Amino acid sequence: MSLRNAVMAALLDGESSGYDLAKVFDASVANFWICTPQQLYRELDRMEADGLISARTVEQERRPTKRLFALTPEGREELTRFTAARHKPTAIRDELLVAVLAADSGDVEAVKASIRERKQWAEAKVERYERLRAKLLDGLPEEEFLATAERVGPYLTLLRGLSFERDNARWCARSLTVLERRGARLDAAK
Amino acid sequence: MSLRNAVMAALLDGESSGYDLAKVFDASVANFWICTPQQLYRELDRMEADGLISARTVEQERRPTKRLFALTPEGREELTRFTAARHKPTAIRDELLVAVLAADSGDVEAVKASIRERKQWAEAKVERYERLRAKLLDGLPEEEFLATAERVGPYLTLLRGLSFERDNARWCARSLTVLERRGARLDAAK
DNA sequence: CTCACATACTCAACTTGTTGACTAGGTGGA
DNA sequence: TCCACCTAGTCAACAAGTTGAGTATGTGAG
Repeated sequence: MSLRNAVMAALLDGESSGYDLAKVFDASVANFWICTPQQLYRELDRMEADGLISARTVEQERRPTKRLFALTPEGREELTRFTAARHKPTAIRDELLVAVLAADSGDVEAVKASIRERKQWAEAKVERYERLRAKLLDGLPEEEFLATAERVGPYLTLLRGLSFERDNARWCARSLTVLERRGARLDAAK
Repeated sequence: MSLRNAVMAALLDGESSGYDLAKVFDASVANFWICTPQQLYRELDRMEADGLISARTVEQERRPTKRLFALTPEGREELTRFTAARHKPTAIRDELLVAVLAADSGDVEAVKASIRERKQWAEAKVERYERLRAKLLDGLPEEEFLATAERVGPYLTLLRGLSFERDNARWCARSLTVLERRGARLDAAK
């Protein structure tokens, strides 16, 4: 049920098409939630059926017709109810960690390569999030932004995504060092 | 398909019953993967059908009969193949973050309460992981352990879980400060 | 003596998330 | 002119995760 709420949270900024939502998700909500366009469209249909959002069809010139979705009062209520609910903690659920767990009796070189790849990916994400952060702050010092902005939710969740990826990159670096040192030791023992 | 591989990684330490695996999962793999017993038993059945693990029934006195599962050579191969594969990055996927994203137009007090609760939970996890870490190290300095231990996978994944929860707690603290300061400002404006 | 908790599972229904393919027109560059 | 990419979706099949309930016995605390 969380995708629903993530979509509604995204619609707080105003009406949007499914296609645009997919991009917004990719660009901002993706810090902590990801979904495919297919999932999004399916969910949007259901949400409309449940009266949480309303859709209007907009014909465009030179572009396919699109449907714009907006939060209904019921949707807004539902979202508020959701914010008031208790939320279960989650785990990381990362395949790479499963691979590292099994690395000792698996293909260590391949695991190291995966970690290196992930490290680069995480660092790229960090840079992207930093740019997004600068854009959100719009030149203001953080404290001033936080005191005056209409919404701080997007900023706070961005911070979480940012520190998550920083942490990922750090852990990757540390794990690589450990695995490389062991590799050297094992080679020396041969 | 990752649950399969997480189970196989857990079976690297030797034969185990479904019930025990559930506990092992809860205690160590849970740093980065969680699953319910039902999911586990279902997966074990499938894995046995696929020849990745073998089961033997053990009758016990004063206790229900149990089935012990062990990795087969095919399972070991499959696990090695998995470690050699590429792994997609994941996002956090945390309901609490969805709630924070929507907090500005939701029930801010309730969200703050949720963050406080989560902070405590994360801190408790950190303590638990620290204890687990001390147990794994068994009195050795980290570098010595890493150089001599048979497996470092469990230690490295534990580190990831540990820093994830530390990060969670830090973020919770920061978010609370921000939301409380805003609350004060908005009250003053009334 | 009862009640909670531990062991050791099983079944079923349901919701979410993933994967791959498909439609159909418009835009921009070599 | 062709090819790639952008807009704006849709459909179907399947895999994975969640929820709730049920079975049956044994142990230890109050």
